[in-house]
Amino acid sequence: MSEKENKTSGNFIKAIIDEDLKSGKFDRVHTRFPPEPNGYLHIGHAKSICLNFGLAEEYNGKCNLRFDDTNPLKEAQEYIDAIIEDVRWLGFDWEDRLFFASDYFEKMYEYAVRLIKTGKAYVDDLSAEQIKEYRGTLTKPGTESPFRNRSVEENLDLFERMRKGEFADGEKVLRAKIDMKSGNLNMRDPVMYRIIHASHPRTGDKWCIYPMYDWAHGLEDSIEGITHSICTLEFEDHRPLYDWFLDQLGIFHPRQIEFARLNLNYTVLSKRKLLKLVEEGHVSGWDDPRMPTIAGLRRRGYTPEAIRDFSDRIGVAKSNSVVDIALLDHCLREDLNKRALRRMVVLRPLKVVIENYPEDREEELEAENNPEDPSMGSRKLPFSKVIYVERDDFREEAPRKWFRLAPGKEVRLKHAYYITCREAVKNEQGEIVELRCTYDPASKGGWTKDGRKVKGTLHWVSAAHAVPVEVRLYDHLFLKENPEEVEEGQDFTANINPDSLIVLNNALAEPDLKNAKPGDRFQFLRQGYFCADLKDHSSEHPVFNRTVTLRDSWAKIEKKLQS
RNA sequence: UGGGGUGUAGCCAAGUGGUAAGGCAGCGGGUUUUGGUCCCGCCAUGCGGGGGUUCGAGUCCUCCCACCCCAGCCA
Repeated sequence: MSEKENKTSGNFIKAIIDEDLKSGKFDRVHTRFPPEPNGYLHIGHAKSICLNFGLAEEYNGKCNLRFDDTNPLKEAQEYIDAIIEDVRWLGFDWEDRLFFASDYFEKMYEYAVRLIKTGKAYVDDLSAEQIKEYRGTLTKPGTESPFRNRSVEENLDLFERMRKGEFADGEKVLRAKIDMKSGNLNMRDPVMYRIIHASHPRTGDKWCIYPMYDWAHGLEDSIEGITHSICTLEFEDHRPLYDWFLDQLGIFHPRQIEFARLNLNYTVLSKRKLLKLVEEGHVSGWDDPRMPTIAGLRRRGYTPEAIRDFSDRIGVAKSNSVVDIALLDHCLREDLNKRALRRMVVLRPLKVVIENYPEDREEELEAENNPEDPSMGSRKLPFSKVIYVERDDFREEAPRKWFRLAPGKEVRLKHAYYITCREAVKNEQGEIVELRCTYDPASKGGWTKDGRKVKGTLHWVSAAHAVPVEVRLYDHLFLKENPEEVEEGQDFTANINPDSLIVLNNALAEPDLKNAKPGDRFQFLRQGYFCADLKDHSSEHPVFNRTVTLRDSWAKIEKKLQS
């Protein structure tokens, strides 16, 4: 971890930990990140990962990576592999502490037997629908099951037979005997085990009864010696149950702490919705660069450092909030600005012929790789009579404050020469197909001794040396800050931004970009940060994804000018 | 009179009785061979609202209001 990660000022979790350390409740800090392997990790999980591993690091403690694999119907090895890759990519290390809830199934079974023996758990024959009816409602107390008072011997026998597979799915469950009248529905005799005859990614067909979250999670934490079990707000109501199980068993008792999950504007962050985007083909997959998944962000070109910095800056609290995605953009730009090589790529080329430049002449110009960091060196840039500039950098009629190309206007070609636009050549349709310019030979390198003011600086590529590349311009996946804001009968997919991906097939890059490798990041001068695609990029067919644009103050000025 | 939470600027968020940190966004200015970066300045007499305690309240008491979560054999 880099030294820049000095966490934000205090937060309530640190306050609790400090208190626990001071009071002697715990003499160490041990956290865990406990994903269920039923989907891909997203930026919201990153917040939790950074929190848990960050706390461990800060308090010289440990943090485990533990899969909460208690439901074989939804979980898969594919997800386990992807999650491990993602957490590692984010830069965290769990050393030899990679655990699985399924490794504790036997132990959990023994604990359940203990609860049965003390009369705190019973086998119930009620169907799922009946259990629901007996549970009562938010305002109406529940009713006790007729099977609630079976003898310990009968419960022991039935539970063993459940394990042996003598019953079908749904035929029986093991329930905790707590309080059917509790105002907290979680305490109305919660189900501890259900029967699922399904193969588990890790335990195969060894088990046909699987523990429920509430029963399993505290045990997992306890077995691993977790001191602070951090989860999201919706589990606040479950804490009394978490505590109850541990207290009944009299085993090591971690402290559960709940915090508010991350929400980001212009995006959705729920496994269900992300899955829908994938399944309905709105995106190309879990790692589509528009997805807020770790895999998607990685492919888009985000850095682990930027994501960690973002996690630190958003803070940790208990109030539901929606973080502005502009903060994520900011963290990214700040990181990339320091480390990305500068390169010139013309996205929408417009041909420029420099009339007074010799036909067969070619020059090599020196260009710095990163003005923020001279140690990153420089490269050579070929220059010749015919070049390409950005179409957007020319206007036939220049608006006020325009310091780019227009008839009669002089601009600087970055690292090269000053050129002045003499004429715009059009085709029969009236479209501009070429610019005729002249250059000032005395301006080599992009400056003159006379101190003449040339405000506009353009990026360009030499026509004879340019490398054709594909550029994918990504933007927010959703048009609205809150994608859920839809008309009657619609869902969030109605707010998908049709321009969230624009593919440019005619972009031209400076020669050096031939050497780019998948995953390499660059700043394309005056455009933004780009990353060679992890999957589709090759030297034969270079593909660059736009990670994030540069801030564009001209866009703001122009907007103001128009109003 | 079901239970559990949360309300500090446009968005996050510190603050633990002594007179409202910080970041993002925004606005204004400077530097600049990227309209980038960087630098400087501005941006809550105010902490959901009303009462109260106190020399002093975002912090304590009290009443009220708003919003979020819970009725899976999901996590």
